[in-house]
Amino acid sequence: MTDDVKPAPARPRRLPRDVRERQILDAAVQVFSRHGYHAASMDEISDVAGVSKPMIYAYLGAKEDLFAKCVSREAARLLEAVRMGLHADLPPDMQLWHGLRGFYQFVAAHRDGWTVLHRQALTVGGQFAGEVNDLRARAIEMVSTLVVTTGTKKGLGDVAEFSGPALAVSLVGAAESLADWWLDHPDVSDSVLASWLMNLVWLGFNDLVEGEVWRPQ
Amino acid sequence: MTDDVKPAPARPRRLPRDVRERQILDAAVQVFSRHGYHAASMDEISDVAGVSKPMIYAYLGAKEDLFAKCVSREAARLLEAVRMGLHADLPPDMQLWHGLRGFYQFVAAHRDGWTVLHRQALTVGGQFAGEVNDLRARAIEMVSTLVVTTGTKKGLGDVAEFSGPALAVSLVGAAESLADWWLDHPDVSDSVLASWLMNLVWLGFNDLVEGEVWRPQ
Amino acid sequence: MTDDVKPAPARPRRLPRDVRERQILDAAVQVFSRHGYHAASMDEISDVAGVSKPMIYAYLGAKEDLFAKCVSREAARLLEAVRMGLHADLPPDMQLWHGLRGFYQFVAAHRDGWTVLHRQALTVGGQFAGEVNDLRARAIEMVSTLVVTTGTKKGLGDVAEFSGPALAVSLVGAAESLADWWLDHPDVSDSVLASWLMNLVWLGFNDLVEGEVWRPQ
Amino acid sequence: MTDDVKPAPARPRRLPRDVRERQILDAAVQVFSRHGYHAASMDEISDVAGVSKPMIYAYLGAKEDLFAKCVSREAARLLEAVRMGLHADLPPDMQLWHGLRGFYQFVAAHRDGWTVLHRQALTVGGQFAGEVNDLRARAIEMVSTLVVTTGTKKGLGDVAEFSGPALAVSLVGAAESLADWWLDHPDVSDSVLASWLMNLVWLGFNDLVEGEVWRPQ
DNA sequence: TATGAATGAGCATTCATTCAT
DNA sequence: AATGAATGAATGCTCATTCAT
Repeated sequence: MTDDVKPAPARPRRLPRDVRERQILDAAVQVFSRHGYHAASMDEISDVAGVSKPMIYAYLGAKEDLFAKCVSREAARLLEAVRMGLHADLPPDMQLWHGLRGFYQFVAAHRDGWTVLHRQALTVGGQFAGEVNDLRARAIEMVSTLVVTTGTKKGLGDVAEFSGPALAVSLVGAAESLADWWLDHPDVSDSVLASWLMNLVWLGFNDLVEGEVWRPQ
Repeated sequence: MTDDVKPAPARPRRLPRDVRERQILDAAVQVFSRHGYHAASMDEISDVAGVSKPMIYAYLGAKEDLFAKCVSREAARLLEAVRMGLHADLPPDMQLWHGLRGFYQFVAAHRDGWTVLHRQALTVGGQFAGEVNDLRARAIEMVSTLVVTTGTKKGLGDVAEFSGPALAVSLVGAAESLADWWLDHPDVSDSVLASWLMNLVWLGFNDLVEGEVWRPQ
Repeated sequence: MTDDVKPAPARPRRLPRDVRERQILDAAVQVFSRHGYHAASMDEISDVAGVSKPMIYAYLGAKEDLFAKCVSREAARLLEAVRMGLHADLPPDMQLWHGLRGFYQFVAAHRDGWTVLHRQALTVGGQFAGEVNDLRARAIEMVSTLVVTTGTKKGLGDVAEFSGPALAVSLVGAAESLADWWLDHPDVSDSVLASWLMNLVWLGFNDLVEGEVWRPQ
Repeated sequence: MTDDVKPAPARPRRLPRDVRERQILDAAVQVFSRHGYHAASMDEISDVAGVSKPMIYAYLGAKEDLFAKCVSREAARLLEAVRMGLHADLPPDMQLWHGLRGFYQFVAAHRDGWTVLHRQALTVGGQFAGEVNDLRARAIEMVSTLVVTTGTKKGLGDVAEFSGPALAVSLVGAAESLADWWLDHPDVSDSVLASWLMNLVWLGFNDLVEGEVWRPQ
């Protein structure tokens, strides 16, 4: 019985569960990122994942669950990336600067994940927007805390011309917007991006014109 | 007992074409805003518009065309609102301030339109994102021009710590972000919003802490 | 009151009924011929006719009626064209020959009508096929009569090798087939076509090979 | 009381793909034959096939593809049936006779297929008519070759009174017409039909009247 | 563990037909 | 005599989801 021809095990079958789950999640993030929640089809996801549809249902549940899990995973990654830059023993501006760098590093490393969080999750009603909005709210609050403590220490109030929370919202929006812009201008480093934002927020246009500049550390 | 019950002409049938078109567009913007392009159904749009589906197809074409027309109309409105604030004979900061007020007035008057432009149009591949991105690009360029001319007049270059276009991108992002925040905090006037942004951008956090403030005029 | 500018009466409105009916029928034949009964749309017919849809319904009834009237008109025309060639006082072969010429003259003059009769009417179930089949049956019977009387006069029976009706059916089919072929080879005259068929039927391939030929008169 | 009622496996579910495909094609040919391409509905086809609509789309594609596949299958069958009768080593008349018999055997065995090819495929614009016309053209050319070679061997030219190709066209038309007639007169055998045509074409009406007859072999 | 086979339900789109003017 | 305005009813097609193996 010499016939030991094997059917080419190129793509190994019978993988352990967590490996399969990661494959599927990766594929799902990719497809959701490209088409959005509604236009993405389970068929395409299963194709990209190299797995049959029933497996997706068995491991990760229905489409909604799958999307939720994508959002959660990417949100956790983003949060982790930002957290790594925040050391409580640094001065507020340095915390902000490192946080921004962490954020841009996440965006660079997980474009699809970023798209899912920033573009797709918000357009689907209900819980998904909820999760992302929570994330956003946390980011805003972190910034707000940094900013407001600094401000109040020096006597800054919440007057018509200024609002701490509004500043935080603006900063987060500016950071996001710059992240999108970055996707089309990849030859800028994440620390340069963070510097621009710091200068904008900390010094403002006027001081920049005057020649003042903020620099890390 | 003259029973003067009239056949209730409540909703007049047989309206002229342009009136119907407006009705349909209004309904479409509303529905697209709520559910996004893919999840929106022509059935719901026709219900909301109080018109049968064939009319939609007869007057405004297929779903894609309909969405495109929504986007175009709202984009035109937004552009108009911003333009009304820009008078070439004003100093740059005042132009910016009035432009921002126009923007927030549009957002307040057309929440659904704003959602369609900001959230929904960008998630659908192709031409729609294209149109909105063009709009955004124009806004960014307008801001960029204002900012850069001011800057260069005073000798500001494009250095590592600062970039004119990036500043514009950030400002637009901040303005958008603040617009979203505003939807949940409607008790702030559009001029206050604009003032906050002006102070952030023109003076920066540092100057604000020092007690300096930008005020219109 | 000098303002006698008139709105250019290019296409005269307010035409008498029978003129409108002809316009509509002509358009209908054309459209049915191009697309077939089911794929033809009342919209296109009304466009081609230069008349609004309600007029079609008012003058000629629903789509089915309209198609029926097209079929009837063209069938009558065809019948008339063939009849003009049949003079009872001519010998059978000459009757056949003139009938064939009439048939081809109709086809040449009314391509669309011929298509409707030959191609479209037969694919729609029910009455339409009925009318055309009647027409066909009449043609076949006419031919059959010619042929059979000639045959029986000379003692020809209905044997296994031959059947009068079947011959007629074949001849009609051959004539139709040649009509279709003619549409792509328009540089042949109708009398040549008729001659070919006469030679085929009357003499047969074998005699032709032997050099015998049938000629009119 | 052993109650051996079984769950009735009457119609087995879960069939392999190729079996289902055949079922669907059979149903489609039947339905297209009855109503024509446009009037046939995918719903009815799926009903007749005993299969849900999505299976049709999954296995055979959209309506157009489905129709194309029906046409192709039946065309291939017809071609095969005719080819089986043509042996290059037979004399021309015998080849023709056997080819005709093959043709009529196909018509008898696949009435619906024949209708689809002869009636329905030609009324739908585009590729379908194309395929059937190709088939027809091949048949005509085959006949033409048989006839013309015989003719030229004996000195027959292409004169006004006769044309080889036109004869072929006529013969094919006659054969088709006779096939239709046969559907209403099923008590005639295919060899009798073929004989009639042979006598018509080979000998012609005149010789038949004179008592001459063509017989196979 | 893994999948081919199968479907209910929904959606975009079109069409014949009529009403009000 | 003539039409713009309007719709009920279908039809082609797709998708998320499950079953049987």
